[in-house]
Amino acid sequence: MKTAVALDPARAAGLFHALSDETRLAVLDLLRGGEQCVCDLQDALGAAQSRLSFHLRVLKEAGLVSDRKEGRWSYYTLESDAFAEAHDFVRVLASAPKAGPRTLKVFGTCCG
Amino acid sequence: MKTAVALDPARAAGLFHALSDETRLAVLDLLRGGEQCVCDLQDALGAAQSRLSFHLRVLKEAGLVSDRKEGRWSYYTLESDAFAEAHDFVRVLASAPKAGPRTLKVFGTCCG
DNA sequence: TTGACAAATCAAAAAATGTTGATTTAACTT
DNA sequence: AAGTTAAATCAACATTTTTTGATTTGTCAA
Repeated sequence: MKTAVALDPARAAGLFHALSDETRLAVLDLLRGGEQCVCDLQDALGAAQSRLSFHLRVLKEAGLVSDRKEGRWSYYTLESDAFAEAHDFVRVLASAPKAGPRTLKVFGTCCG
Repeated sequence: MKTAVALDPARAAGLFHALSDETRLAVLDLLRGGEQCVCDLQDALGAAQSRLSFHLRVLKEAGLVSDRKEGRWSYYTLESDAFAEAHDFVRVLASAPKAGPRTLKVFGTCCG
């Protein structure tokens, strides 16, 4: 049985922010095929080195990827835990709130 | 059986962008309890009217919520389809790529 | 060693986002 | 009608992100 996800808004926003850029999504998509070095990603995306480096940093800080150094190369990999987390956040948002079968909600007079 | 999700990067980025702000997440969280008018959300969040309006627009343009007018009030509701979409995007990113049991990937000489 | 390369970091410029307060629109109330 | 209210829109500003090119750091090869 899955543990309920306490929605940490800052974490959720951070995770979604990392996912909210096309270049970063392209990187993640490439990494689905397995670990890649930065230079491979550069070739595949035709992105400037510092630009890619910037996006990799964002992804890494969000925990969506991790890196490994080997000689002069850096290899990046997907971190599936973070995706599970993102997955859960979405699921929670789309689900009815915790309390009971249906919290009685009165929509009578709006506002004051 | 679920249809495979063709990863439309622009759509995915747009969806995640809409989810990448704490105020918007708070709005969505409130809407989990069911339809709410803007003024209720304002009260609940202590956010300025124009600010809330801005965020509601972002959410609406991303398809995450829809609105309904009744008299002078606007009621907003979650649009579960968009959440399903977001859910799928995350799932796809976290999964191995389409081709075969394992696409042969040679990691020999990196770069040129 | 010197030179070349991979990748991170930095600073400046550019672009996109979010905030604020004021104005506008539309719908109700009196 | 005149006044009030809910909410959208707007313009100015502030803040955050992203891009670019240059520099730096570390590693390997000749």
